Amino acid sequence: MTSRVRFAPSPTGFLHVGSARTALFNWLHARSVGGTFVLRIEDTDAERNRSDLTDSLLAELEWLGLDWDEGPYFQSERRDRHREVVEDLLGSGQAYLCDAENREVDGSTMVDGLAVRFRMPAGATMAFDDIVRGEVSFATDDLEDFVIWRSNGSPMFLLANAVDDADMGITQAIRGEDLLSGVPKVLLLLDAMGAPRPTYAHLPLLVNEQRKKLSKRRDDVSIGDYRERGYLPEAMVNYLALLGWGPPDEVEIRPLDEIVDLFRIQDVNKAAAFFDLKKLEHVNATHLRALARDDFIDRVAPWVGDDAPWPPERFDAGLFSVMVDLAQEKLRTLGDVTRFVDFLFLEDPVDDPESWEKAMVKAPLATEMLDGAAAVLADCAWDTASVLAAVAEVGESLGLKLGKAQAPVRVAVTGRTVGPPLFETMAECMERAEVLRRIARARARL
RNA sequence: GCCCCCAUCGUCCAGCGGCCUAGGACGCCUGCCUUUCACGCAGGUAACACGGGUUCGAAUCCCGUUGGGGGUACCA
Repeated sequence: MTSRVRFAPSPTGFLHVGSARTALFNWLHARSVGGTFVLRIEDTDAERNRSDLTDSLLAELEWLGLDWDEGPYFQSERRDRHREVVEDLLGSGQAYLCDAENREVDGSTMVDGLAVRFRMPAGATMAFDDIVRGEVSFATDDLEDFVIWRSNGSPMFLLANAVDDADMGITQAIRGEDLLSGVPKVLLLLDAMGAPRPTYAHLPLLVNEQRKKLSKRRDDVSIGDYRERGYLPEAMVNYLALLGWGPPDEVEIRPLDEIVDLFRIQDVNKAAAFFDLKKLEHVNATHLRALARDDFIDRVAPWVGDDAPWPPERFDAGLFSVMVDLAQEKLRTLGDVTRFVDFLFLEDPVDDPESWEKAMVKAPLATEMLDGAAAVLADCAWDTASVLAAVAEVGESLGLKLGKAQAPVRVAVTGRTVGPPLFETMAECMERAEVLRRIARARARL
């Protein structure tokens, strides 16, 4: 039998990294076994049934490259079918009507204003074989009757979920561990409907440093936010694949198609995984460096465009292209590009307080260094070698090695201790007068 | 409270009874390179939660303890 999996998010207006990981694992499984990846939007809730909430969800999935074969189906459009199943359950006595105080009300047909509750059988054990967790079982005696149809005339999640999985022929339900305890109820529903059970695979949760499930209140969980900060989709998806799974050859950073070849759902492990931003940055930086030069230029374009922190008219594509290779080598995210080159396009460099403290306040001889540099740079030849020699000479006369000597000049000119090679940048990208002006400006602040 | 799940370096992953004096990656530290940072290279730091079994032999199997997490809605 060919495998059919689904990603069934509830639309909240954005794609959560935990959801993205679930979508990815479903997609990986489908692609690796040649199955079908179905997308279904679980919007039984009236508040969630809004197209603007699903649009961004779909856009982020596309950005990640997780294409679906069927759907999106909308649960809200299947209400009649859900109602039909509830009617059947009510008719067969497996469910009953109940009022707002949870009191059972006689009747075997649905009544407006009354909810429908599923009758929990006594003394039964609901057991199933989870692909990642193995045998899991629940005693029905620990469970209570549960609402499957709201008094406002809408189906509850568990009911809609069970009916849709059955109707859509889902063979594997791959999802987060937070849904594990809902399984016995879904199984009961499926059994009552006479529908086959899918096999389940409950993925370990993604947690924060407190080892709590990632939450949108506390944690940075929006895929869109990562996209906006300049993470590449291939890096995002690569990193996510590493949470709960690892390639057999221990090569962690690699293209998605290789992961598809290596991925096996039964290899997923059970323990919760910490979403480690440091590692994500490393994965991203590695993918960034691997990009072809032109591709890199295309990808950073949005960050140096209209939203950049400098006046658009001051941007100089020619100057920027001189910096491109250096930037690609050093950036961890695309968004870091502005900090790397902003001094070229801003009237005055941003004055990074930490850099100022380190290179100007705490460093000895900073004023002497600036004065000396101002003097020699005023009339040396304006090329890299000459500029370097000039600054080095001033440093030597003060007993400073080049590394120390260039620091105050770097901060005066670029605003930061970190940046591109200084002398090349000054000689090739900046006017002598501007360099001198910035040194004087810094000197005045000391 | 009750139910369920989980437990190898700080973190992620490998290990599925002997190859383990436990491997890789991120992080951190040291050195080299060096015009800062980064990259690269060479090293280093650091873990099988605890207690019982089973077995000739356990990180690997079983039980318990402890710790952590999830669930427990007319949310999904």
